[in-house]
Amino acid sequence: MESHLKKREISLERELNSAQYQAVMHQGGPLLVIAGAGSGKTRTLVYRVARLITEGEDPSSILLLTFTRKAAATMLERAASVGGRECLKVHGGTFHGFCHRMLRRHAHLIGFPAGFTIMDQSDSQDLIHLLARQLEFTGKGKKFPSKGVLCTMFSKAANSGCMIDEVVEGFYPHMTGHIQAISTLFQAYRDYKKAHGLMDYDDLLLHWLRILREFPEVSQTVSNTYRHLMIDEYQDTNSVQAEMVRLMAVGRNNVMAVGDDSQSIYSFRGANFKNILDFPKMFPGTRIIKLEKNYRTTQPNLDCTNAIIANARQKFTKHLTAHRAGGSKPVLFVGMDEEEQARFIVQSISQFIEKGVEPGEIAVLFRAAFHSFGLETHLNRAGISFIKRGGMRLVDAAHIKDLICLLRVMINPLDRLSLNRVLLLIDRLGPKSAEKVYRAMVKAESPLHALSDFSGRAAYVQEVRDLGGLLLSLSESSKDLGGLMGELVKWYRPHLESRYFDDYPKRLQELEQLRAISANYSDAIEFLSDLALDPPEADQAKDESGKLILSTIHSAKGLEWKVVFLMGLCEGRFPSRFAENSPDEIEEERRLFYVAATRAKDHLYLCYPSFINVQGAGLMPARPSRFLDEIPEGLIEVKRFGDAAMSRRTREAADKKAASPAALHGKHSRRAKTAHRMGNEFQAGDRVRHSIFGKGTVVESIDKVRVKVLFDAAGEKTLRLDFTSLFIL
DNA sequence: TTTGCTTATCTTTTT
DNA sequence: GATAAGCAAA
Repeated sequence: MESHLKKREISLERELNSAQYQAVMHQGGPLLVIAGAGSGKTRTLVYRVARLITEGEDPSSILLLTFTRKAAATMLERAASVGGRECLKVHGGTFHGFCHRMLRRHAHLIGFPAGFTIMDQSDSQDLIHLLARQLEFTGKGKKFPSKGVLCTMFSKAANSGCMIDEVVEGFYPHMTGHIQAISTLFQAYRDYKKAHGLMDYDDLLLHWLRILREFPEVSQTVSNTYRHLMIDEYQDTNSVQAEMVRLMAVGRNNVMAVGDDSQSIYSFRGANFKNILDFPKMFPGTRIIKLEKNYRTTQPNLDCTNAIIANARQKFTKHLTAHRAGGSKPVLFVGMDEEEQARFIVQSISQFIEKGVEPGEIAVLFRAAFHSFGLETHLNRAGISFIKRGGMRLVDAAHIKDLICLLRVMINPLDRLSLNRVLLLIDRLGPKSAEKVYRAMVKAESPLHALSDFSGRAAYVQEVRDLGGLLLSLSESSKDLGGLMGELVKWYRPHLESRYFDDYPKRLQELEQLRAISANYSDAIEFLSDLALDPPEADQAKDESGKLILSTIHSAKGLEWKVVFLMGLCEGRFPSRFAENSPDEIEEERRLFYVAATRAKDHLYLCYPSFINVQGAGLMPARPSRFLDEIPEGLIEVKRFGDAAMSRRTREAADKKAASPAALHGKHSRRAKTAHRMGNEFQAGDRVRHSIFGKGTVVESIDKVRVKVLFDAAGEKTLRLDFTSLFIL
């Protein structure tokens, strides 16, 4: 170990450029490293850690923090690979994870039990929903914001330190009429959490901040324990995190922050890249170092990504130059539709693999998780296995939540939300009866006994008693967590089978997976916390290494691959149509595009489908993303499948259709639905008309939803009647 | 009081 | 096409 680090020390100067070297050798005090994409940000951070350890610093006095789980894992991994085993003793991870660990120890200071429960976002939403209902804010005719919107509002208020009415006025001006009700609900939500020992994601940060503020001895201890504080992806922090950093560095100001304002993509949850600007103000005497050399990619790719970010309205000026020579231009693939886009990507991936590129060195990135659904089926068909990151989490699935709520009720029978969910599983037991059961439990000395002795004449009573009996016996048994979960699954199974009769075997398998994970824990509360903070991936059982990666751009932050495909680069998808009305959000989408494009080391493919399937409206023409238009001609090479004439024609159709969007909504989708309800009544030889492809003749009716049609102008296409409309002439 | 049927609304990114 | 809310029937 000793020699490993010694060797490192000698070669530091050779392995790093002068800016990186200065940062690594920085002797303490506040340091801000502003760095472009691929400039070796994390590398610099990690080498500094290694250097400190070489010089005899205790690894456990170093705290490394960042925002996302993936970035945190990569950061710690790389630290270990550079600095050797000693670096594994470095403390760190996500801000949320760190706050959780601190709070477990100190929550009692602010009146929380050490075994407080962490709520994930859907828990928060459920609670808000329940309270809104109780306060009768929801109801017919009242255009009250949905629970999701409320949750975002509350989070924004918590993160920014603003009053809730300021948030509503500033971001949801159309809801100002409800401002009174929203404030009342916000207060009710906070009171409920306080009364029941619950913390949502924002509370983890806020409560820890409060402790740091109100108990100077705690912040003193923390700053004595962690003498070196380093934060990666500083542009993703919000004002709460910035303040937390300040308080944890108290007296020593030994903070290193690394970030890139051009890669700020989390402002939707309160992150503010101006934090970087304010860092020198917060820590007077900050030394600022810029890293402007790009090591990741080649000059042609860099020319393209520089052009993308050049249009950003606000940014620190950085002039990134490539360290690597050679390379080819990024390729723009213009596909007919998403099907063709998928075929192109699968084909290209196969070619790269044949040429000897490891599948794990290839990634496909997209704006939103559902954009890749089509590609996933194509990959499965081609026999290419992949790992998908981002999007729907396993713990969000209904059956998993059912089981989690069962466990929660066992630990805390008066957990009203979980109890409610569990009771509603029982046949002929609705909200009213659930309320009755809950009231009986609250009144009783022992809630679980009240449950197992519940009396009444209704049909559901016996099942309620059975559940109570089971929970009672389990809470007294000496079974380990895995065993307990097994028993819970046994109780849940009949409900699972009747509710999800079509796919319960798959769900049962996932429940077993969850049970297996739980078996690694001795403490149910720890297990539940981890599920909220570090949920297992849906296909965790599979071997992760060496596989093709499909990922949302957000989850790809900080990572790099030899070959990167960006798909769905059309208006409405990317930029997302939700961002269309806000210049600030368009700016964020642009930065997101920049982050995506800068993940490529060697080959970058930009894919644009001329037609996309839009839910409810069927196949729709799509214009290329405005970000593609912004890239100067000559910086990218354009490629098409099939004949160019066809593509041009569909392009024209797309432009024409896009000019009159009103015509696309309404009628067509209604007719499509009618066709779907009637089933597939098309027969070979039928003359039909399609809103986009024009007139054609039915070749074959494949099954209930698919028809193969030979269009006079557009050629043969297979259409899904549930996605598109087709009229018989 | 529960359940089944109809209608209206919305569809992102992460901790 | 999913989901939540509203309404009427069991």
